[in-house]
Amino acid sequence: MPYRYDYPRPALTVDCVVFGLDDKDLKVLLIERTSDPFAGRWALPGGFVEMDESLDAAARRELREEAGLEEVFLEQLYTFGAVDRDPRGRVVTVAYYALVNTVEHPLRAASDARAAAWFPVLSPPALAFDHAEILRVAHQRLRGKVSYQPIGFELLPERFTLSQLQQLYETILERRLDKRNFRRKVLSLGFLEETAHTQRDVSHRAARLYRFNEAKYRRLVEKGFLFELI
Amino acid sequence: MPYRYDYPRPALTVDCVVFGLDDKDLKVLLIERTSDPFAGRWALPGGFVEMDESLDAAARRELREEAGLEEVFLEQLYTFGAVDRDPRGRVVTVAYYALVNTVEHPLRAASDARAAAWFPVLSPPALAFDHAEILRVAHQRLRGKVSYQPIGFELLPERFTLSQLQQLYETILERRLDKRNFRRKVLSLGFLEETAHTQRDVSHRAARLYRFNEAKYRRLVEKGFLFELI
DNA sequence: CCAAAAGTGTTCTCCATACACCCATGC
DNA sequence: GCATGGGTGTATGGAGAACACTTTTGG
Repeated sequence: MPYRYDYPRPALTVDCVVFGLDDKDLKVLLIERTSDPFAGRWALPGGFVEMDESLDAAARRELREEAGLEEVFLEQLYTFGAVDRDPRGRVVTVAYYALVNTVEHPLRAASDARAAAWFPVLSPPALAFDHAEILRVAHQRLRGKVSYQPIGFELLPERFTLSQLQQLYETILERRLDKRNFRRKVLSLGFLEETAHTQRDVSHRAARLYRFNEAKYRRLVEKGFLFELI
Repeated sequence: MPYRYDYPRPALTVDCVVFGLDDKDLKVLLIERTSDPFAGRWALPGGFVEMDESLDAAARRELREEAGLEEVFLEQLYTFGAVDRDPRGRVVTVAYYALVNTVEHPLRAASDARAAAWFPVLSPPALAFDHAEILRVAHQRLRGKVSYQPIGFELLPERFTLSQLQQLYETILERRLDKRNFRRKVLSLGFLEETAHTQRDVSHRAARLYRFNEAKYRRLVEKGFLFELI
């Protein structure tokens, strides 16, 4: 391939679809745009890739700068490069999706005071650019991936009840699951561990709290164990 | 996000991992580099994204220009953006993978007479840049995807025997499959159709030829049918 | 004592797996 | 007639799905 430092280059950005769980709804984090194009509309957090940072680093930096989020689950989603996706010129964006548990990672206002807020994934406001399409692809990926990789735990606090976990799957997969079958299945996988704790301050029998044991999971994967949950 | 047309931008390329089936081996298409860096080494076909073409279009153009391949199965794989992946400067590449059946899509020499050739995926030569890593990720994606999406057919001629199909799966998954179970399963899925033809010029009983019926497959998918093969 | 969610077993059906022999064809 | 792959059926075990009641706790 010829090498052409003098040729025009597309601009390169990253955009992040941040999923969070709020009560029983799956939410996405959006930032309000303050300037044109699409001033006043909501958009995915994101921005330009610097010359000396990797794509992953750029995505993490944007999450930190725009929402105060650090050390969250983050994975590359897809790269969107339609010629006309930005009215100002050629901009290619590498989209990521992130999973955060909203309890242990509360939002911090963006440094430049732009609004950041959670919106229902199933009924988001009108979005800037092609961000509705990016959100759609991210949601589809999450639904597809949650059944065969233990990423759902990223949306929950460190300790959670089996009912919380079941509700999470019911929300993401958009269907009801059988309580007994769900518990038997998820416990049989062997990477959840009971903690000594139970729920507090609930006006009914307190449920046992469980924890995802990443080390156990890794060991199972290394042994060739492929799990499928639901 | 601020908009900065005057800031330095990474260069943007596409690279294609082209898989083909040759006898019973899975092969990858490589191009010999003629200039530095990595002159003389083999590399994935690829090149710069033009300002007025989408990423998919750039990948298809490179396949056409560098190998004479048209109308093949092509899907985006992952975007590689490590800061030091190209010794000449910052270059981000959007990797694609393609599946071609080498019978109906013979290679054509690249327009600029650079060598193009097929190499075993399991024992490729030393590759330029981070292309070994890209190949690894593509191979992993192919292995993972072939069991739950009917993409394997792209590697076969339009009409194929069930034994050819089984060999393909055995090659990609790197394990032996039971003939009776494989045939029962794949036929039960309902998107293969018998043709009136059989094999020719074989010194044993001629096998029936089948064809993948994409329309049938689409109808099944729309009905919510999720297939899993093996 | 009442409301609310936690927790728990069994049955049935279906699908994946394991397995071996006869058939058609070319040479 | 022999070598080569083509083509076929059955039995078994395990996992997913359906299904309802008792227990614990707070108010």
